Amino acid sequence: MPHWLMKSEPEELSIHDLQRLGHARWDGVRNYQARNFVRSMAVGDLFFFYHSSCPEPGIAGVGRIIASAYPDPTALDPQSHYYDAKASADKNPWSALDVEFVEAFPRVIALGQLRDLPGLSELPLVKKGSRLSVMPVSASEWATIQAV
DNA sequence: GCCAACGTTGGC
DNA sequence: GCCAACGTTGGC
Repeated sequence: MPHWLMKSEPEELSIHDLQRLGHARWDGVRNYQARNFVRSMAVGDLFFFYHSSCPEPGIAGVGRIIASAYPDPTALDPQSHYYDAKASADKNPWSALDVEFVEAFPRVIALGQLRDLPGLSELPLVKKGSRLSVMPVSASEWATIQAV
């Protein structure tokens, strides 16, 4: 079963928000490479929940996919921060999916810590200049991070 | 707030 | 198709 990592700004949706809600729609992905990964996710896949653009960037917990990709409604909503004027109901290039809470780590695994772990050098997250917000995590990378 | 790195846009 | 300008991401 594939594993993933997805970034979220905790001010928008944190692992603790997801814990409180139980489940949530993961939307607003506006990058084609990230979207393609979203589209290849399947129900049951696990992902690391990464907190970005915050005081303590890092992996904050784990979530699970509970509904595979469907057209992202925020692209069609003029009120949404993620509104895309070029999208229509017929032609919506963006995808969302539904996720559920699995686990919140007792402490965030900081980005600096991740950089120091051997075996993660191929993970886009730790590569200089990478801004990819959704990425695959290999079985060995997953195990390495889970062992922290 | 700064700024490096990247993706997207649009003129040509 | 090239590439400069611009906007965004995201750590620091």
